Amino acid sequence: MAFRTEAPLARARQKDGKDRHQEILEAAARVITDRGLAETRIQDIAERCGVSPGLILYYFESKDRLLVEALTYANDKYYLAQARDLRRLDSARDQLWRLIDLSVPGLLPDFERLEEWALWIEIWVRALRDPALAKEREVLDRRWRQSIADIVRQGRATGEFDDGEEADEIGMKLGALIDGLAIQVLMNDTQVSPEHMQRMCREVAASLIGFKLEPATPA
Amino acid sequence: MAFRTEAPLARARQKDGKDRHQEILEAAARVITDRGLAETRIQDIAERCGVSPGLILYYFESKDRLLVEALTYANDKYYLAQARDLRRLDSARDQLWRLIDLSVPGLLPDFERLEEWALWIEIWVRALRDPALAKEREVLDRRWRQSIADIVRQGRATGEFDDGEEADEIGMKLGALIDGLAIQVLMNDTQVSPEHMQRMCREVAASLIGFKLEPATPA
DNA sequence: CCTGAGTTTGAATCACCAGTCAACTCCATC
DNA sequence: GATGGAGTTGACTGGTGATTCAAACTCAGG
Repeated sequence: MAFRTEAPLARARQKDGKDRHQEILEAAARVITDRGLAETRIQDIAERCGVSPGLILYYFESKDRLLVEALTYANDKYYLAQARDLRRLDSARDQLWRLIDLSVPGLLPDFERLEEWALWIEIWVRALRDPALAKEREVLDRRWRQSIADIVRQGRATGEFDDGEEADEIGMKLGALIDGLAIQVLMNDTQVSPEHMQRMCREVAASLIGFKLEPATPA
Repeated sequence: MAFRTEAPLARARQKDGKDRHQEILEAAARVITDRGLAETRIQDIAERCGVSPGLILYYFESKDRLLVEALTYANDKYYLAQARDLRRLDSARDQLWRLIDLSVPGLLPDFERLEEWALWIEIWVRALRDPALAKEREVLDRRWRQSIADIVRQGRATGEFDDGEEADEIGMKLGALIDGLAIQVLMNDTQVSPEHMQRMCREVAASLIGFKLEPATPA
């Protein structure tokens, strides 16, 4: 067997301008969010792509590998979209508020993030027993915390925020808070609405970084 | 016996003083923590109980029902053990510290909580697509937040804590923080050790409730 | 002892699904 | 206009595991 992972990309791309690998990964991610990792069958993924089941195994060594790759692929895509979005904003405070908004499942119509959080939970479950995925998860998670810490550092560099607790520490605390609350919101908990989560995240962020919340906060 | 028609419980209990339902539920919970919900087979559960696979289905309508019941059963058991443990302590602060310690996966040798947190993640995944379990989850989760809020209220009633933010609000924030950090610790994240999680939880708790941390904190 | 309801077994059934494979299509190249 | 290889198909295989079931077993009460 040749090294399919690297070789047929260029070839596949010729066909219709779309890479089959990517197409399958995206289809897989969508199926996983729809049916759950455990209920995802190769057949489902093939149907989403409009191809036959055999082709899926032609591009991926096994179902397991495909699923794991799809999980990290989708997560990566979401992360990059977020990073791009944040970069447009200058003020550290705006960036932080935007990051929070982007993290609240279902808050922004255009960035629901419902799927993303669902995928995170699937990653967690699987990472418990899959060392390779566990390693990936740590990288992804660290990057996510880092993006919070970076905003704090940037705000301090420009004098927008005062100095205080270690930025990485704040990243971990705020990141964990967001994770925990996002789970509740994702689960449709009647006591934790998206707006409520948003407010709590802002409050804790303000307290951690050490600034006062204005009565009227900009959207 | 009133329920003879529906409940074989009383009968089974005669045998060796142990209820078969419970025995199976406990075995199921252990298998789930060992192999993961998705990889749990009836055969495995039967083996743990030392009975034949057929018997499992004699006591439970289907594998699915059994698994869901096992998840909430085990969670309930852990919660009750925690509540019992906390009740022994008088000081609200001690209770809060103990609650945190009990929540950190792997911190206390006798209460590792590794399984419990693993079960939580399984519950979350499944609750995404199982409305019945989703409802159960909300009850369990609320109870857990409540136990934090209750400690805060108690501390205020006795004057141990000052008044401040709504206790339920604190319960949600601290609860979410613990959830989020516990995931990291459970995943063996190299940046979040059990001790680190413990420290961060204490810091945030102190800040939320509004008291100073002593330099040397009691175990 | 008998009897019968409750319990337990383990073999048989049944559906499902990952992964295989031989054949076919489509092009690019010669 | 042949050749060959990548891409694609869909029927097939093999294993697995939930669920069923008829038979066997247990034991409390008659």
